[in-house]
Amino acid sequence: MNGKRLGIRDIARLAGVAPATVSRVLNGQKLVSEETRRRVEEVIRTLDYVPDATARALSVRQTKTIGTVVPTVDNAFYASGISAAQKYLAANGYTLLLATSDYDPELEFEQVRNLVGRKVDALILRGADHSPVLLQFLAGHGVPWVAVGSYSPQSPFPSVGIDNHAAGFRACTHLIDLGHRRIGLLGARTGNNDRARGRVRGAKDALAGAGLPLPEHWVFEVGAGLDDARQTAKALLAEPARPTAVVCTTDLIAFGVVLECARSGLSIPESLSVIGIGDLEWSRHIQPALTTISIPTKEVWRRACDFLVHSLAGGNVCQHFECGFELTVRETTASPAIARSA
Amino acid sequence: MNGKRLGIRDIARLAGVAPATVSRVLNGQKLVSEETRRRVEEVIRTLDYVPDATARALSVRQTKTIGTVVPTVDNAFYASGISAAQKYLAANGYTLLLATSDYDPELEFEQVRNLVGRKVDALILRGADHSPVLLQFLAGHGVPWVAVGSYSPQSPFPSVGIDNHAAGFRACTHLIDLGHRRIGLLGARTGNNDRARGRVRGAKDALAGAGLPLPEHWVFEVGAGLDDARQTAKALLAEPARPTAVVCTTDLIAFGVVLECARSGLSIPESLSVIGIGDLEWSRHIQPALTTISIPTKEVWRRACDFLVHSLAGGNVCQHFECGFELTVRETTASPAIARSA
DNA sequence: CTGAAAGCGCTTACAG
DNA sequence: CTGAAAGCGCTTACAG
Repeated sequence: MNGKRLGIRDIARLAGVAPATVSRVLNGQKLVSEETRRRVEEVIRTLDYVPDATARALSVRQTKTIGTVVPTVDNAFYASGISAAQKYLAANGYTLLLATSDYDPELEFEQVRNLVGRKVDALILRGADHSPVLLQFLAGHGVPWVAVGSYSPQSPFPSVGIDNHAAGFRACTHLIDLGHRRIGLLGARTGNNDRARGRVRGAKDALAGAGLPLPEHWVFEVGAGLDDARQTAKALLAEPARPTAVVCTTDLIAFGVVLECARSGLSIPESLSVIGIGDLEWSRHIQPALTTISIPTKEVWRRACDFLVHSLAGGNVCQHFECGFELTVRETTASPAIARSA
Repeated sequence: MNGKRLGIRDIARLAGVAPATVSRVLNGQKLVSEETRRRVEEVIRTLDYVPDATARALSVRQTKTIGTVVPTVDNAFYASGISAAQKYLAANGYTLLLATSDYDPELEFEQVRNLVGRKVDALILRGADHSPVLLQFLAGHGVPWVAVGSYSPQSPFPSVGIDNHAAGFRACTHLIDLGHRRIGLLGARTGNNDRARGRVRGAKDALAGAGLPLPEHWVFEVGAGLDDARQTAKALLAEPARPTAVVCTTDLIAFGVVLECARSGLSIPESLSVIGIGDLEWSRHIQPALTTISIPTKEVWRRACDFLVHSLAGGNVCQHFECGFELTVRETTASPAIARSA
């Protein structure tokens, strides 16, 4: 269209007012006469002027942007959270700055550093389990942040999520209630991951509470990704003395077990009961449909954003929010009695 | 830590140099003496100073940020692309600004407007099928962009992706080659979506080329989402005179058919052959494993980013890049003869 | 090799 | 209600 980029000064000139006035109508301030406002808006519209948000950011010291770093978005669980967050933020005038860490704490820090340099108004981080130096960095730079995924009322930092210990406990209890006595445990890596740790502990506590043993060879630590899950499932199935049921720390892990059983002709739940945690979209579509602990992931992220948006606006918001979860019984769990009669 | 935010001036003062010098070491310019550089870096390190990227952006007129707007990230297909893009960009000093449109062109425009206001250096948009006013807006503001997902050599704008017509053609041809004569077509909505349109036309052309009819009631237009796919699949199965095979424009749609057949006890491929396009992670895990056209989605996005990064750096890059696809035969397609003998 | 100064495009007291 | 001026935190010719 025209030679160089349009600025607020151009609009001002064409509307016959001062830049300050244009700025006022841009920001919807009341102290502008109806007539002036109309004139300015007219010029803005005809020229298709879009104010430079980076310049504004420099002036007002806020970018209206929230950063987040997740391990990967290539995983239904994170994708769903990211999606919900993005929508909520967009609806509130914010934009999501996305970074991924590939499960690497070093990379996570680097990404946080980058995001902070880009002056995000706040950060959403997975879990409350971060290195002291990261925490100190955030504090030193005065960047607000919220831990998403685990409800950590004892943490000095805001958090929103479920009680992971309770979720692991509930999942395991379901199996125990069905009559299982030989229960295995497939958990995500617990290093640097308070959510996985909470779930694993919850399941173990349930077992201990019921006086059930948990032999070393019935607990597996599984990597991220469906292929890792299948790998582990294969190892489990190779066990000569198999458990009659397994609690999986995530649905993805449970998928691996279900898929691997199908591959080796082992019928679920007759030969093995499996329960997951998460309730992804595929959980109800897979055959047999997965019994799991349903986590309102989208709500969790939405609330995390909500917390940030409100506290950035100066509101006084509750620091910790616990989201509920519930047991969703589908087709992968049954009483071990079924196995005998089968 | 300290009272107010650290600025380049603080570093300069503490290092006993001018802000310009600090700027020079920050940007790795050669024209700084070793000793000065070391001194400045020392101060930066001890104070954990992170330069303000928004201020820099205002000065150098580039934000080192790339925006993208996709329908949703809550879909394995997009999630995978976004993920690849984010990684590639991060590795090259860029950050991804993510926006979603929920399949709404109006919202897409609004998001583009927002991203442009945030001064993204360039944009990645899905497909080449955009409204003239959007195109004009982008041109007027001088924002470079690349269409991702379809190879459109005739388009005046850069594109990277596969030849969707050819993909649809190939999928349908596979079915024809197996001996099918009654072939249905389940396609994603084609409005505002050149990729879906290309695939549908490709399949139709293959049918026409083989002299096969395509009755009205064998073609379905299906909404986004797995549930929509199952809905459509249900309608298909209810048809009294069913086709013996269907080509699905996306794997997600094919999943719907596979899942719905399982639910109603229809065996695949004996009673129905189904082929998808995409090859998502689940395609090889689902039972039976899906025959499909494999698209290197991550590579497509990586190349789109690569194009942008290089052309922003002033390089002369090829405007259109075609990615290859290939037929991956798994378990959901077979000759119709099998049905008779079954 | 290093510094002083102007400028990037906005916003916001401060006057009027 | 409106404008002139200073400032946000960097970078970059221009001098030296």
